[in-house]
Amino acid sequence: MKQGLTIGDVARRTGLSVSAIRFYESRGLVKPDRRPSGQREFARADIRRLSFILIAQQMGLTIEEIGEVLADLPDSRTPTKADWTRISRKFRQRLDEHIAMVERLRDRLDGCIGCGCLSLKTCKLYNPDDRARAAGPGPRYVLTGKMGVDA
Amino acid sequence: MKQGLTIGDVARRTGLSVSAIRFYESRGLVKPDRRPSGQREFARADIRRLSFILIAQQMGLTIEEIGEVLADLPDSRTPTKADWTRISRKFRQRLDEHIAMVERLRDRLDGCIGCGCLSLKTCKLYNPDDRARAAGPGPRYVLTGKMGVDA
DNA sequence: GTAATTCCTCAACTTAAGTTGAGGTCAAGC
DNA sequence: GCTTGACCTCAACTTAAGTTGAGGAATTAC
Repeated sequence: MKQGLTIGDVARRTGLSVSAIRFYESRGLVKPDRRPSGQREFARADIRRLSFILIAQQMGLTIEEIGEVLADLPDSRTPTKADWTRISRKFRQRLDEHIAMVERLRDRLDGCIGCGCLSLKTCKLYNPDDRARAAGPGPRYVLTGKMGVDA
Repeated sequence: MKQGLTIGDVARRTGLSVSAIRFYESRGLVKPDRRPSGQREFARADIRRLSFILIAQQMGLTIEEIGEVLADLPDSRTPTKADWTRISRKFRQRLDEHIAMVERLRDRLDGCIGCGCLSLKTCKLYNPDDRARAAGPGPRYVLTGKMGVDA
């Protein structure tokens, strides 16, 4: 029979919402076939592709970046062990850099706890080399991860 | 003379844009006086308040959370050394939690490098207890900090 | 054979943290 | 005395990663 999966099947198997899968298609991350009626028909390998998206998102990649990584796997083929290793190393590096950045921040904070200075000229916290400061509109990302302050 | 600062003065001294300062006012983070003409008149202490916002943002707090923290400093008074210490400890804790989360992620990734499994049932990366999965629209935050993949 | 699902497209909405611009007033310099 | 430049308000736009809903077709279930 090998009849390919409907978008609902894939949603159920990946835990993604149907609308998210359609959105990923619109961004070129998956390219399902179409039945004559127009309904999407996914291959088994697409489940992995979509699961990969979930993992990559945890690593902090944007959809666009994930698209580039997936495009890097020569055309739409399922990732092999070697591909995965290569990509994992890149992820590892990202995570390491991110951890290093946050640790620098923490160290600066430690050097400051209780000093009460808040002096614009001297406080290290005002001169962050890691500041996101991406100009322009839209939300700013620095740390994030919603940990709750219970102020 | 003690004539209070204009919004332009404050912008120059903090490095913030004028529009950002107005935005913070709209969110209740600063409450400048007004001259009869309607122009804002900031106090010297507002520079610290605004600089504090910059620091808190680096720690990953949202504007709303920063508002809560600032409100916690009994009414609009300039933070004392003790306040700053208390807040610093909270920040410290956030950073530690965040680092721990990212390290857990890295460890899971390390346990996986090169395994090529991508098997939905067994791969630890599919079962992340730290997943943001905040349902609803709007951007998702997990790691972020724009480190560049140069895919 | 019809009712209930599931699927389709496309447009509009959501959040966050601001920016940009229109249309108008105020202050400073010379 | 008037022309810049700084300031005011308010509405609309921006990005990211989707969600929600309208309006309509196809499948499945009974």
